[in-house]
Amino acid sequence: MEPENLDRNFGFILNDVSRLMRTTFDRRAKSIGLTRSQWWVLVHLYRRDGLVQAELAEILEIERPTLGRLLDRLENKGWLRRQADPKDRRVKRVYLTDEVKPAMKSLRRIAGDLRQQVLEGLNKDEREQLVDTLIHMKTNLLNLPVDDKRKS
Amino acid sequence: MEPENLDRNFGFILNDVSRLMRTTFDRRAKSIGLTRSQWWVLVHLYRRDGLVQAELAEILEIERPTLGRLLDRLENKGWLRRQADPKDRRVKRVYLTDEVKPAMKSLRRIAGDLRQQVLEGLNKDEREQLVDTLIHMKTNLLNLPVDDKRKS
DNA sequence: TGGTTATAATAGCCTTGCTTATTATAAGCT
DNA sequence: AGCTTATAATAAGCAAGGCTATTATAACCA
Repeated sequence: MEPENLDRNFGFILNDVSRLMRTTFDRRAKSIGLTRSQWWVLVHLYRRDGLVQAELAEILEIERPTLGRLLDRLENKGWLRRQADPKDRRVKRVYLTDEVKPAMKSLRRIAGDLRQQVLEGLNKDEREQLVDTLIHMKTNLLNLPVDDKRKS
Repeated sequence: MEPENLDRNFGFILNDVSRLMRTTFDRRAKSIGLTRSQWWVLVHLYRRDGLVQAELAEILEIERPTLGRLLDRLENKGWLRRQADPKDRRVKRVYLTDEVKPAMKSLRRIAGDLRQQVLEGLNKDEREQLVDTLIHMKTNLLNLPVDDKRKS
């Protein structure tokens, strides 16, 4: 049994960094009236408008009910609208409204600034290595035996 | 303006890894009746029983109300009890019950297995580098100008 | 001593996750 | 055609974050 190095427990440090990034972003974007998760939805729709909810959830890698509520809030605030698909009446397609474009610019700025500040002091190699390692870890997680993931 | 490299956006990959680790852990620990966050509370109390809630929240780096509710659930399930401090009647100290020790063993096993699976394929250098980089990022985040953090 | 300020815990509200279950509709098969 | 199976969206419930406000009690100071 290893000596349980609490201070270098990568799982929790990772969790801390993730949480701090989210909360910092959300605080900075608060005046615009969007959270980071909501912004991330808009980013994807911005590239590909009119997606079906299920496709969008798949792309975002979140569960459909989670996306559903995100869209509820975004729709309430007027950032998008849901429109029934005439060909398949189970489906709703999601379209951005015109308010989105100007807001995107500010949000991209916020995201860029934060990225820069978080990575401050890390050189190019270290940044590349970080992303490579994270992707490696994510792949490991997604390839865990089925029992552990309940999807697929 | 950079080309917004969605696929290598470290912020969201980090978020994904963090989320996957949490959900995988929680799924594996479900039969014991504890979540990862709850386990993390117990880990710290295990090393230092009888902490005051505010101290514990500080150590865990979560807000006091967040900890409060975590403790509610843990107390309801019998993993700990809160006891008033006779010297300072504002304070409640938190003590683990006897059920905790046996459960800790299983949970440490779950944590160890997961750690091993997530880091599979990364050599010692890469692992060290990962932790160093994460600590660096966390430090950057904690040192952001006061406006961004609202604490301290 | 008495009034102000600080601190501990908690209630209440919001967001975002996951799960499970339900409803409506399509698709596929016999 | 009719039955079964699959899929899209959503409701409902739980957990864990944050933030703000409230209450009780200490601590401080004049």
